[in-house]
Amino acid sequence: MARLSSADRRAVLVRAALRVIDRDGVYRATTRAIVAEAEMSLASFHYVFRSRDEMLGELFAFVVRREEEATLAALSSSVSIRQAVRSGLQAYFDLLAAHPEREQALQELIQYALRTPELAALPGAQYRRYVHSAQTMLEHGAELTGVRWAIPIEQLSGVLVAFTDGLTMSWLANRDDSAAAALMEFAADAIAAQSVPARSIPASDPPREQPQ
Amino acid sequence: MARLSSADRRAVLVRAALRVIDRDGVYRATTRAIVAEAEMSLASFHYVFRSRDEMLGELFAFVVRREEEATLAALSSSVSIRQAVRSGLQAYFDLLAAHPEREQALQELIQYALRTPELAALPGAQYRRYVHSAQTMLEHGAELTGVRWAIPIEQLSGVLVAFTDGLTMSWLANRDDSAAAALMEFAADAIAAQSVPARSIPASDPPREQPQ
DNA sequence: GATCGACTGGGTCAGGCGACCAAGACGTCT
DNA sequence: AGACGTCTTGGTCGCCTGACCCAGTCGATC
Repeated sequence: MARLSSADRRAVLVRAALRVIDRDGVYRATTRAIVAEAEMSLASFHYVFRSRDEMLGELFAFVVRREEEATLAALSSSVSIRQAVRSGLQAYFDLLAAHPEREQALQELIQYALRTPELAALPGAQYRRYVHSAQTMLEHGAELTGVRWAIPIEQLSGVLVAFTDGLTMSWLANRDDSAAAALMEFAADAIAAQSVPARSIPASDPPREQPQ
Repeated sequence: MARLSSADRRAVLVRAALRVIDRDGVYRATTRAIVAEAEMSLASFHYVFRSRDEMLGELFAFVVRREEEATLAALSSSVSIRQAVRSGLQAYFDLLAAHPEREQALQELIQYALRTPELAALPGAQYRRYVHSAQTMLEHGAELTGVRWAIPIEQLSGVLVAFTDGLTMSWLANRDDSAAAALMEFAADAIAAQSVPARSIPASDPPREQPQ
C-alpha cells in the first residue's frame, strides 16, 4: 500500500466502507470487510480510526453532505409551481430508482445511529438539514414562478420531506413505479394548492414574519 | 424451565426476541440474549428452531399480524371525513408516541428482511397489507360520513400510507410533536379534499341527492 | 412400575469480531 | 550518511457468535 496521510486514508476507508454498506449492509460492514474492499491491512484501519464507530460517525457526516448537495442541485426552471415541485420530486425519485441500495444504506445508517449513544443525535440533525434543503427549494421555486406560500414555509417543508420519505419507503418495499408516480402527482397537487400569487415585489413587502 | 410443547416454546421465544429487539435492536438480538430474556437454555432454542433466521421469519409474521390488528381497530365514528382521517392519523401517532421502540424495531426488521434472501419478499407483502388496511379505513370512513372518493381508492390508500411512513420517520428522528401535528393536519386536509358527497346509496335505493 | 419418545441443559466447537502491539519500511531533515 | 518521526504490516489477544452433541430428566402410555 502506498503511503498516505491520515486524512487521505480516512477518506479512502470511508468510501470503501460505503461501498461495502451499499452492497452488504451496515451489519456486515466489519473492519475486515472494509479494509479488504480498500485493499489495505487491518492495522491501517486502527491507525487512523480509534474505533469502528468513529469511522461510522465520519461516514455519516459524509453521506449527509453528499445527499444535501444532490438535492440542492435539482432545482429546475419551471413555468408553474406545481410543475416545479413535481419535477423536483421526479429528480429525487430518479436518484432513488438509479441507486436504491444507496437509499437503503442510508436508512440502515439512521437506524444504526439511533441505536448508538454517541451517534444518536446525528439523525435528528440530518433531518433538520433535509427540511432546510426542502425549504430552500420551496422558496426558490416560489420566487421563480411568482407565487408565495399561504402556510408557514417550515410546515410545508416538513410535508415535502414526509412525502419523499413515504415515497422512499413504499418504493423500496414494492418497487412499484406507477404507484410512485401517482404519489408524486398527489404530492405536487397538495403542495401547489398551498400557493397563492405573489402580491408584490418581495423587496419592499413589509410583513416578513408570520407567526404560526 | 417447565416442559413446553414446541409450538408454545416457539411462541415464548418469539415474544422474548421481540422484547430484546425493542430494547436493544435486531443486531443485538443474539440467540443468547433471547434465551436469557426467556429464561431458558441455549439448547432449547435450537431444539425448536433450526436457526436464528427461521425464528426471525416467524417473528416477522407475528409482528405484521399484530400491526394489522392495531390499525384496523382504530376506526372511529366522526361527523366529517376530514375529522375521521385526522383522528385515524392521531390514533396511529398515539401508538407511535407511546411505543417508539416498537416502530423503530419494525423499521429495523424491514431492513434486515430486505438484506436476507429468504426473507426479502416479506416487506413487500407487509406493505401491501398496510395499503389494504388503509383502503379499508378510507372506504369505511367514507361510508360512515356519506362521501365517496373522487380518485381511485388504491391511489389514495398509497398516499395515506406514505403520510404515516413520513410521519414515523420524521418523528423518530426529531421527536417534534408539533411538527407531527402540523403534518397530520395537512394530510387530513389533502386527503379529505379528494372526497365528494355520495350521490346515492349503492344497494337498492333510488338516486337521491345528498348535499355536503 | 417399566418403557419409550419428547423434552431439557451443560458443555463444546470453529469461526468471526474489534482492538492492539511491536517490529519493520519509508521519507525527510540535519 | 545518520537520525528521527511518520506510516505500514503480520501476528495475536480475548470475546462473542450460531450451531450442535449427548447425557440426563420428565411424563404419558401400556
